[in-house]
This record gives sequence, structure tokens and C-alpha cells, in this order.
Amino acid sequence: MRHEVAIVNMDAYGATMAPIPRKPYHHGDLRAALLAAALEEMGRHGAAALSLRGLARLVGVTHTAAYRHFRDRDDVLAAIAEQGFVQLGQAMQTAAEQHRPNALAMMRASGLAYIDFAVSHPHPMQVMFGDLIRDRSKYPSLATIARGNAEFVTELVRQAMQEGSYRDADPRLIALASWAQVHGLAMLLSSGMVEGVAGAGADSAILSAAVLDLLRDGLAAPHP
Amino acid sequence: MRHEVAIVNMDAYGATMAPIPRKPYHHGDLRAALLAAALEEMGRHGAAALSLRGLARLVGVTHTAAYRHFRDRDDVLAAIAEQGFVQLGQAMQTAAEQHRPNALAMMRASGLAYIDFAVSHPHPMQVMFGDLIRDRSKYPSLATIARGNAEFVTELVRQAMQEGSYRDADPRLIALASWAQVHGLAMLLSSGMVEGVAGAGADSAILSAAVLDLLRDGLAAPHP
DNA sequence: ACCTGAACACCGTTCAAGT
DNA sequence: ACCTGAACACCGTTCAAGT
Repeated sequence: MRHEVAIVNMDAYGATMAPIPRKPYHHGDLRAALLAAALEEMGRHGAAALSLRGLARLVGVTHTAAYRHFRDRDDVLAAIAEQGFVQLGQAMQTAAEQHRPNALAMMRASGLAYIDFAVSHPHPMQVMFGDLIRDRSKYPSLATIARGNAEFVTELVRQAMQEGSYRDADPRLIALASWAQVHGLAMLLSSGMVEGVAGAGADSAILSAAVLDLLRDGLAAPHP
Repeated sequence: MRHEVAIVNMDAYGATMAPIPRKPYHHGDLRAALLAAALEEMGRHGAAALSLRGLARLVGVTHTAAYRHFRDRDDVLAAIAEQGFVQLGQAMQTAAEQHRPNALAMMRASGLAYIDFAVSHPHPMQVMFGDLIRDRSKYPSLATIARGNAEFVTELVRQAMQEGSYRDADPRLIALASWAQVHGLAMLLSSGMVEGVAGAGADSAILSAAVLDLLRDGLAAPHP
């Protein structure tokens, strides 16, 4: 009898249909609800203040329910970081696509997208690049996705070099310099450091464009 | 003897911070001991895992003794950040001095010092630039010292422009681009991101020098 | 002035038990 | 499979009390 139920479910929601809701007990998708609550809580009290019990309370389940979906607190931080790296990569690639096949413009657009993502998702950025996850080696997928993003940039650099837009150098070095430039500005802007130092009159988008131009053209005076 | 300690503390923490102990009861200088223990603990378990009770245990006092020296947990994080910004500024200025009056060389040396500080003090950097301090506006001295460091760089940029080493642009913009470049590379190196992405063969000092050269000269191909 | 112990309201995590 | 309540060892913070 219980087998019949299983078979009926297979018939009704087979491979062609949307994923089966797995017959939730109290919650439609507790895992997703917890992650959404985590993003909301981070926005309010900062990434470091995240508490599993607080999330459960917010979502309306007992404080132990989360352990069905996450091994521990680090596991939800890792999930947030992973989501962040994926979204960051998508933002960069989507922005780059718009300028294909001009590799130089693609580099610039993906850099601006990186900064824009950081400014609009400061807390995920802290989880992705900060010290919050106690043992990052337990989450090799984070390094894998980050490496994928870096390879995307390196490939763009190679294309820009073939285009004749970039000087002749190790593409990995140019990619690292670009990453560092964009990452540094992104973190300084998204953590409010630039305003703290320069006053509140700064528009991130304008500053970012100007800074990227400077890296492309160099700080040095054009020789006479 | 204890007055010497007090004077050092005044330098580092200024008048706005918690009162300075003059006559220790059990401990020579509990405040300094707690801060030292904090640096040690961060090195072991990460900055986010810092606990006041743990520090007290490490130093050998009751878990409430720390409240004589710090208003709360944020207060010790702010003290660590403040110390960090001061030391970072000193490292940059000391390195720059060695190359006076060549402003271009001074810029380069202070950038390398920034990266070197970050790589050898990753956890203070997280406290200084990360999300750990819940309400940074309660510690305006942090922004003040950071602004001082930024002004030092901007002044160097002005000198380099007068020297003819830098292109004609807003010195604050060139300073921001330099800061972002150096800060981004520093954070990526000090958090292990570069190795996670590029493999473990990277020497920070060599990479840093190459990246700073790229910013100075530009990524673009020299026009023919 | 500085330190202590008890007390309170929180946490993360584990476990046996319920549906 | 998913959720619950009790239990344990931690925290940050406050307070009255000791020297």
C-alpha cells in the first residue's frame, strides 16, 4: 500500500516534471528558507552575528530542525559563500557577454560587475572572502568555483592579448593584477572604507570606471 | 614602569578609549595581556572565534575581569583594529622613508610594506577591514587613523606627480587606485585565495612587485 | 581601583523520541 | 524523512560583593 503511494508519485511527478517537493512535514523547503533568512539576518546584524537558533526562530521551526539540512553553522556559511561565488561568476559572465567579441570591453564590464556585486552584497562577500568559515578546507567546492571564475578572467586576458589590447606578459599575472584591482576597490567600497576616508560624496560606479581606466593605462606619465 | 606602559597605550588608543589602568591588582597590565592573548587566539582559531571568556582563561583571571579594561567584546576588537591601523601606517611610512626623496620609489615601497603587513597579520586585517565589529561608528578613531594613512599616500602621489613620475590626474583618484590595487592583492594573498586559485607555487613578494609594476605601466599594449 | 562568584539570557550541538 | 524537547557545555554581560 505504501508502495502504491510511491509508484503514484513516480507516475505523476516523473523525470519530465518539476522536482518533487518530497512531501514536506511542516515546511515547503526548509533549507531554502533558512538560507533566505540567513541573508536577511546578515543584512541586519552583520555576517558574524549569524546564529542557527536565530534562523530557526525566524523561519518558525525548532532550533534543531536546521541540522537536517546543514551539518553545522559552518555548513550554512559555506552554502552562502558557494551561492555567492556562483552568483558573482554569473554576474561577471553576463556582463562580459554584452560586449563580445571585444575582449578589452569584456574585461572592463566583468570588472564593473564584480564591484557592483560586492557593493550590493557586502555580507556575502565577507563570508566568501573573510575569516568566518572556520575550516575552509572542508569545502573544496568554494576554491573550485573561485578558480573557475579566475580562469574565466584569464581566458579573457588571453583574448585581449591576441586582440592586441594588452601588453605581452604572462596572462595569469595580468589576470591577478586585474582581480586584485577590482577586488580591492570592491571590498573598500562595499565595507564603507572609501567613504570613511574620502567623505560621503563618492559614486561607486564613476570611481570604479576611473580606477579601471587607470590600471589599463598605467599611473605613470605618458613618456614624451 | 607602569607609566611607560600607560604612555604607549595613550599613543595607540587615544583619549576616546577605555580608561587606562594605573595600579594593577593581580596583573602587571591586564589590558595588554588580554590584547596579546587575543592576537594569539586569533592566530589559532580565527578572528571570528574570539571569546572574552576564553581570553580571561588564557590570561588567568576571572571571566569578568576583562570588563575593567574593555566595555565589551566589540571594544577589544576595536582595540585590535586600531593597533593594526597604527602598525600598518608605521610600516608604510618606515618603508617609504628608506627611498626618500624618490616619491615613485616611496609609493612602491609603502605598497609592498602594506602587502607584507597583511600577509604576516591576516587576522588583524580581517578585524580592521571585515565585518566583525558590530557598530564601527562607535569607534571613530578607526576611520581617523585610516584616513591618516590614506592622506599619507595621497601626499606621496602629489610628490610623485610633481616629480613627473605620474600622469596628470586627481591625486586622490590615483591614491585610491593604488590603495585598491595593494589592498586587493594583500587580502587575496593573506587569505590564501591566490594559492587556492593558482596553486601553492606563488611567492607573494615577487607577485606583488610584478603587480605593482603593471599598475604603474598599465595593462595596455604600449602604442606603436 | 581592581577583582571575584553568582545569575541571566543567549549559543552550538547531540540525543532519544515522536509523526 | 522530517521534526521536536531535553540536556550539555559553552558565551556575553550585569550585579552585588570582596580586597
